[in-house]
Amino acid sequence: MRSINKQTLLKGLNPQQKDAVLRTKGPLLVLAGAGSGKTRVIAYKFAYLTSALNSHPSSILTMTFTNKAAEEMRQRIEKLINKSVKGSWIGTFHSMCNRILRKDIEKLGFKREFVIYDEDDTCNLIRSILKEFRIHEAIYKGIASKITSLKASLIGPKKFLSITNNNDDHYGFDEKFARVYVRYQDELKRNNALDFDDLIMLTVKLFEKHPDILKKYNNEFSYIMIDEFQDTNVAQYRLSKFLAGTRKNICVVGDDDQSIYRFRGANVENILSFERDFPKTKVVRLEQNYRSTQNILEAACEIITKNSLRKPKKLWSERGEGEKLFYCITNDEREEARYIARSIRELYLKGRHSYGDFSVLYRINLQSRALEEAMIEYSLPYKVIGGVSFYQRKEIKDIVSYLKFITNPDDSISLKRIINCPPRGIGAATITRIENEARKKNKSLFETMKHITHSNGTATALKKKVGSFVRLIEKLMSYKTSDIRRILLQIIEKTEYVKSIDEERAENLKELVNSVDGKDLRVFLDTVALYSSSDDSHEGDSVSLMTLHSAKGLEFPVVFIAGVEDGVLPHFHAVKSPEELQEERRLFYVGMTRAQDLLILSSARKRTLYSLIQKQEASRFLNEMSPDCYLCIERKPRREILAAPVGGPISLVKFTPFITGARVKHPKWGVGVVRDCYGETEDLKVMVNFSSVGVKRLSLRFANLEKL
DNA sequence: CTAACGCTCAATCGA
DNA sequence: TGAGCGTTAG
Repeated sequence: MRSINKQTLLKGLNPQQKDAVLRTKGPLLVLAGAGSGKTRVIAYKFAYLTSALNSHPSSILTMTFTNKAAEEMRQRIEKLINKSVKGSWIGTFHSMCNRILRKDIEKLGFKREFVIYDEDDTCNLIRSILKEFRIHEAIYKGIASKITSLKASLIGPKKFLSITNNNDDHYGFDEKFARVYVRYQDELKRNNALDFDDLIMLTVKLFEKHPDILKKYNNEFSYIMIDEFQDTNVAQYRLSKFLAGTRKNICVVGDDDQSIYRFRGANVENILSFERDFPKTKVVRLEQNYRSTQNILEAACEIITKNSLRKPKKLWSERGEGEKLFYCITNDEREEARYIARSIRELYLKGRHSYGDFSVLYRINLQSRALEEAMIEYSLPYKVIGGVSFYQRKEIKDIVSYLKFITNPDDSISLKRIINCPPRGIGAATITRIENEARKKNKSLFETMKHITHSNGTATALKKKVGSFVRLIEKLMSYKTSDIRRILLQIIEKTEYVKSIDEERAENLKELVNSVDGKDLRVFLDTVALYSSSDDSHEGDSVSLMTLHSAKGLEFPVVFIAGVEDGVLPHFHAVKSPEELQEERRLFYVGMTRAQDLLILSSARKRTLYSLIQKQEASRFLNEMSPDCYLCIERKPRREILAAPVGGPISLVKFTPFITGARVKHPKWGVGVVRDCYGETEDLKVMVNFSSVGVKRLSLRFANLEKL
């Protein structure tokens, strides 16, 4: 095995990156612009700490936001130090907290077998509470998001009550909400369940109430690193401070311009107040961008500088000027999608790109539909990253709920999900009856059901149905210690679930069974719960379609941003508040800075949104860019192919009359295949491979080419 | 109780 | 556009 020495390790870094890597003692804030190699810094720092300073990998805590980022980080590190870092603390905030809580959560009154509720589960819980309280059920989403933001700010129900009680103005709704919040948290505990935000909040609580446990971790971690620090919320920041301990060997890396998770409680101010909270913080700025051409970078910077409240920075790139941006105005989303698909096909056929080099970014998920259709129409292999994930499918969630329930019989939300799925004659009325009974006796739903099967007072029909369900579950519970594949197969078999679904869904279940690799049920359930759809791999050579949010941290040679329109980007929900508008601008900035070589923006004059055909205006952000940043291509209404210059000459492949790969006929040389098509509109050149004479370059104006 | 039907309503971003 | 709901017949 090759051990790396300090010199070779540092060789691959620029002076600022080197600075950041070498500063191992005390707090460090790395302000890393887009594409400036921040992941690189973290990976190298990890390598430096372990190889040069002989720290043990498990003494370094590295936290990221997504599983994918964590996985990439791990791979980079392993490649650098040439050994496995399995079992070390590299992971997401949520998974690290889960790991901590699994050990000690009993001290907070939860059982160690707690399950993690996803958004679906929490919404179901909230709805059932609202129903019980006779509050209009439709507001459950608002309640959910309010609870999320409170927990993100470390305000649990108790604290919330004390705040609202001291505030005379807030009766009415707030008091009602407080009751719901209290009840919600109470129910979670009864169900032995945690929501996503609890994972963080309760870990903080654990450290607050049990300094001895914190101390244990403080001893364990001699260094902590946090990626995407601009996206931390108050709770995560507090957690970081706890973990930094007294040594304060904490390195946070982030870019305030890329903070795009405000709605999830992210607090850009964390990055701005870090220096205040950690005196003697060393600040390192990474301003050299290694990703994009100057043109792209300048355009992006022009836009982001319109934001106030940001740390000033000047990104620069040694890469050449590169192509200008393209901006294409189309008539509607279908035309836009086809324009994008055609551009991809033509660029691909030129041979310099693989499909994986392209990504199409958009603001809202529903834009993916038109884009997908165009991808199919043009036979382009594509992959939608994010969106409804595999684990959110009904059939998958149902079966996973059986698993969850087997491990944790207190989980009444999962129980309610599976109790009549597949249908076994236990409907809403019966469930309500059992629920009432359970509440009266202060027992769990399942215990109550067991009780019903043994008692005499109940109707025999009901007893029979409930009884056979209880026996089914008990049977399944007996497999608890087998490996998951076996448990899954048993669940599917014993419940006869497949009988109630169609072929496609049955296929998905097969896929679920096949995807299981580990043996441990707990690990499997945690993985599923903490899985996010943007963790999907980009494997295989295909065009990536995803939201701007999912694109963070990624890069592509060619990037399309679709729907650069007011109301879409910025989203109409955001235009009212200046803060949110700034966030939209950052989102646009994040998207633009994903591009390495080519950046193509597009908008539609009209777009069907929520089944309404809306007239759309170009995004206000476009006016913030100087017009010579980009070439504008306008598709005129009612014309087949039209290329009317608005901002300058046009040279994007798409608008050339001859598509690469097309068959053409020349009066003299006969039939040939177009290899390339380039140049300005007034003087387009084509490269054609004729079977008679080989490759010829022709000027379109003079060559009398006929399309075949 | 189930299943099928038609109606209403909501639809940003996501761990 | 579709998910979720109430209504209806079986």
